[in-house]
Amino acid sequence: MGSQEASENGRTEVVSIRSVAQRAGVSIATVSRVFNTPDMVSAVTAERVRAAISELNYRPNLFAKGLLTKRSRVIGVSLPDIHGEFYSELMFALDERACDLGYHLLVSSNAHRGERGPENGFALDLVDGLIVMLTERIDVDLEGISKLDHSVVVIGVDEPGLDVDTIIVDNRMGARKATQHLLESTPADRCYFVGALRGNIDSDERLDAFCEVLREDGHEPREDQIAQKEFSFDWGWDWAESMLDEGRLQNVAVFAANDEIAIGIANAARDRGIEIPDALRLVGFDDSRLCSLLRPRLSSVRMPVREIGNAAIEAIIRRIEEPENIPRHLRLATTFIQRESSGAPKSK
Amino acid sequence: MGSQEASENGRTEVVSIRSVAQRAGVSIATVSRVFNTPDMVSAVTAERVRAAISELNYRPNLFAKGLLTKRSRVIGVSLPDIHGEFYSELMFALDERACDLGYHLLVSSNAHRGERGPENGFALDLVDGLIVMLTERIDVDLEGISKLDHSVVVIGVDEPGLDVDTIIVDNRMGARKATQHLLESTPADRCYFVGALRGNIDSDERLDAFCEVLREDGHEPREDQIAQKEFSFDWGWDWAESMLDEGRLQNVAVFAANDEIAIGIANAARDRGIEIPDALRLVGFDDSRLCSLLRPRLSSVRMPVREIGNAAIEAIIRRIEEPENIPRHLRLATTFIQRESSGAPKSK
DNA sequence: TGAGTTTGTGAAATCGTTTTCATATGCTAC
DNA sequence: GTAGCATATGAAAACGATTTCACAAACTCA
Repeated sequence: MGSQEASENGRTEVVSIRSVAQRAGVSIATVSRVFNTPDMVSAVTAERVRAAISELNYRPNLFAKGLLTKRSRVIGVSLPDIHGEFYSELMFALDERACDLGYHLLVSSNAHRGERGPENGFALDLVDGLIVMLTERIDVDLEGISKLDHSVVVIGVDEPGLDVDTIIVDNRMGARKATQHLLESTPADRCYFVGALRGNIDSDERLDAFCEVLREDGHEPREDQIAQKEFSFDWGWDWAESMLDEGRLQNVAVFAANDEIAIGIANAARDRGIEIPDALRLVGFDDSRLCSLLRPRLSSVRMPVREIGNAAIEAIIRRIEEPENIPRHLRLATTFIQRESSGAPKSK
Repeated sequence: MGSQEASENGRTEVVSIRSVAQRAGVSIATVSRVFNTPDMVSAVTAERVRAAISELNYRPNLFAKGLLTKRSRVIGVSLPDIHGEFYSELMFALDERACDLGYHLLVSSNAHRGERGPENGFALDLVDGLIVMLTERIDVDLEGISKLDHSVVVIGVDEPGLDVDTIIVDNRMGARKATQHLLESTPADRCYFVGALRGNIDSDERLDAFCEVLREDGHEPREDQIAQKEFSFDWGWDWAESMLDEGRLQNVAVFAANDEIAIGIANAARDRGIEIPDALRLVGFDDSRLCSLLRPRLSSVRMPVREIGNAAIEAIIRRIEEPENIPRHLRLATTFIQRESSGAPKSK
């Protein structure tokens, strides 16, 4: 027996606002008011209506409601092809904040949609606003995004000319700290950067910060100090292997653009008897849970994932509920976390 | 200039099916038919209508549509408090399959909703069906679930009496294989199980399989061979520490109910100089990416995550589109994956 | 006591679709 | 040449809410 059905006069029918009105002996307008403007209806009437509502187990039809109000309290979330800890942590943060504020999340990964942008495929017309996260510069489709007649919040880029709220992470901050830390133990010409291909926003920014710090130290980074391919364990492993083959992975420091790359490097090094951190200082990025599970623990740079999620939800709701507000551009700091892989003393 | 707005006679208004009809010189019924029953409209008219549609950039209002059809092509997903790789992998699988079949995902974690079940808080009346994943036996709210007048698919439990589609994982299969494998190198009285508290469905099933195999080997498991607390790194660490303190972690085998516990044990053991797999054979569960990143690589049992996701989507859509179908109960196998931590030879 | 104001309620229009039913047109077949 | 039948289209009735407007009853205040 479904909760939204009542068998009356033998036939099963949907509980609508009409049924409630009839049962309570009022008009449908009054029932509606009990929900939306409770102080416009007298206490006794309201009570009678509420009784009818709970007896019939009535819940307003959201389609009808949306048709009129043009609101669904649903926020669309379009995520790039990210995985693991980061994905789930971000989703939890988004979900929790949205939940608190009475909204729901309609999620989709860009991954499957090929050439189609976030504006396509989406049940766009069901959502009140859209949170779009981007990681590749090439994904940035200014036109597509501004052509939407929706409230939009972009995570990951802050191109001038983007007339929407943006939330970005200050990769530079953490990356600079990490690099400076490596320089304490290692001369600049023995520091390496291993990241993803140029075009990936995060990797590029981390690289820029790395180079900047080396230059401030009076060293112009050589080409061979920089390697760019992808955010993967295998890439880290392969890079380390080729360095090892050339006998060049002794007494160096490596700043990997994410933890996976760093772990690949660490494993390759270990298998060839290179001691970390004695012969090789290593820092990753993301501060995934892996970092403290590994031995030696991996130094890394923490992304403020929860803060990103909270900020995104708050921003999109601000836009939805007061579209006249001008866009805000938020930048959140990253923080360097020192562990054993770059020379910190052991702990549990 | 928003895509869904057209400035006509100076005023900005929403593009509705009326605008299109007017522009194409047909009735709104015809426009509707171009979308829904294209072969009922003549080729020339259809072409004219399509032209108008794209000129005005018209998209049907989903609220109005839903009001009539009672369909949104949105599937609700309610997940327990799971994290990391498993969460994102499941979400990707769900999303991909849903996308392919023209559906969208409305996601929410149980986590924040406290006492309220999956039926609450949800924009329940917007979704065509609901996928609910459960991990704790106590979460199983038969009433709540069957009281919903929705199509429902449950992942994780298959209680008799649940009149909905269910998808479960055959923990036993993989757990048995893992235990049998441990018995090849270790006498049954030196095998240990470390899992989560009784009540967690998965942990319990893995434990049952473990005990079963020990009994088949002629050994009734002692109480001290079984430890239950939670699915965490710290619990694994603590358990191992106390075993070490008693000097009992030499030449034993441990079946951990998930990878995190196993890694906690491995780290504690390593720090005390216990060699894996020589002095301690270890198997985890979940086959998270961690397993092949660690040294020694961790033997584990693979959950068919993608298959679960695909099956859940297919099941829910089957229920949505043909509710008269009787519920199906699917059980998917787990597979044991042997790596170095339990004695396999090294590889990259 | 009557004019003016507040308060609570209902009738009816509206939102943008789908779908039923009726109708007009052009065929086929005798 | 007309009965019968597809085929293509339009008019109008839903769907289930919100909201405007009108109105009655109950108050205020002179």
